[in-house]
Order: sequence, then C-alpha cells, then structure tokens
Amino acid sequence: MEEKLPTSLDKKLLPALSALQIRLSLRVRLTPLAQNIETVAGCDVAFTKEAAVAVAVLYRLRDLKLLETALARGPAPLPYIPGFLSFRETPCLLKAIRKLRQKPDVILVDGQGIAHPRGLGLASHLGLMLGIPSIGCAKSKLVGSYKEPAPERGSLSCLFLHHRPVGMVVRTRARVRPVFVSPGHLITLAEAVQIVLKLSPRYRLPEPLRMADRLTKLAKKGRLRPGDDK
DNA sequence: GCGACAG
DNA sequence: ATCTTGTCGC
Repeated sequence: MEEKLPTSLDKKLLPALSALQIRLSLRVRLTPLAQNIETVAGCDVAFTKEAAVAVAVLYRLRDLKLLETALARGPAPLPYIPGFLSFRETPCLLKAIRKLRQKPDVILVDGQGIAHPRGLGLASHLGLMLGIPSIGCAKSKLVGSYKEPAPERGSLSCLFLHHRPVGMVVRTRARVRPVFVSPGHLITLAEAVQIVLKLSPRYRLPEPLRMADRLTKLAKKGRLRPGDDK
C-alpha cells in the first residue's frame, strides 16, 4: 500500500524553504576578494535512488594542478524541484568539502549563485554555510534573460533578472554553448568570470567541475579509493 | 490556460 | 540528474 506520492510534498514545506532562502539571501555579500586566490575547490554530486555521492576536488589556480580530492555519501532529503536544488545537494556537498585537508580560497559550484528566484542558488547557499567565497557556474539558466554572446571564446553577455545584472553568460569555448556564471558569496561577478575563464582553457566547463563530475560518476559505478586521482 | 524550469 | 546504442565529427 503506497501512502505517499513521490511528488507530493508537505504543502507547508516549500513556502517555509522559500522564506528561509529569502532570509539567507540577505546575508550574501558581493564584495571584492580580500586576498589573492591560490586554491579553488570544485564539487559535484551524483544520485542513485535515494542516495547521493559527492566529490570535492582542490586545484591550484596558478597552474591548474590537482592538489587533493575528497568523497562523501549521504541521503537525498528532497527530490529535485527547480529553485530548491540546494536543499537536495547541500548536505552531501558540505560533507565532501569539509573533508578536504586544506581549506579552499574559493568554491566553484555546478549550479547558480545569486541568479536565482530568491537570490540564493546552490553556490550562494554553500558559500554562506561555509563562510567561503563561492562561484556558481551552471550549464543552463534557471531564471533571467540575456542576449546570445558572440561565438568567440571569452565573449560575454550579461544575465538580467528584474532589470538587475545577476550573472554573466560566458563563452568558455568557441562555437560551443556558453555557461552561466553568477557570484555565490563574498565575490564579485567580474572576479567570478575571470576565475571561470582561467579554469576553462580548453573545455566548456572549468577543470575542477569536469574532474568532480568524473569522480562522482566513478564513485557511483565502480569503486573509488578514499584518496585517489584521475 | 500556456510556457519555463540549476541538477 | 538518470535511463541508454550507436553514431557523426575533429
């Protein structure tokens, strides 16, 4: 006898989560980085039924060298609901990022920063919880409007929401679909864009996100040693 | 009523 | 995101 429908959540849950996002968004700060950035962490999650597996990788920005990796497993609190992704992925991602031996200067996240209906995308949520500067780099947009950027690598086009610039549509590779960059926390849009371009010298997605995505899928299928590379 | 809709 | 074979292109 099935009593609960996977798609029917408590009627009071989403309104409560929306209120929480609005409250948290007021704490997000879009300020210039206080110091030079040496390391950037990339993170991603993969799901299997109700379980989630997250991976955090640490890169040295200067030469894009992989310094370390961390893995964590956990449950998926909620199903995927547009606008509430952070409540599904944040728990496991936090565990993985906190496992890194060295604290990253910046966190790069596969999702939106402030380019969100209530100004608190996954990247902003994670940065705020950790108190670390964060950048949102999504493969597609959630909200806002923009003009298609030029086909050359490095071309930019502002993403607007309510007449306000909340992100930048960035062409990281010539003639390839652009990515959507938005500041998460403790960083400016301009700084976020520069870092993403620096981390994407050859492929559409920044190296940290490509690596995190690859490791996350390896961990889901085959086995992945606690401390393993490539 | 008709689209849009991070992962 | 996840489910999946072959296939077009550099």
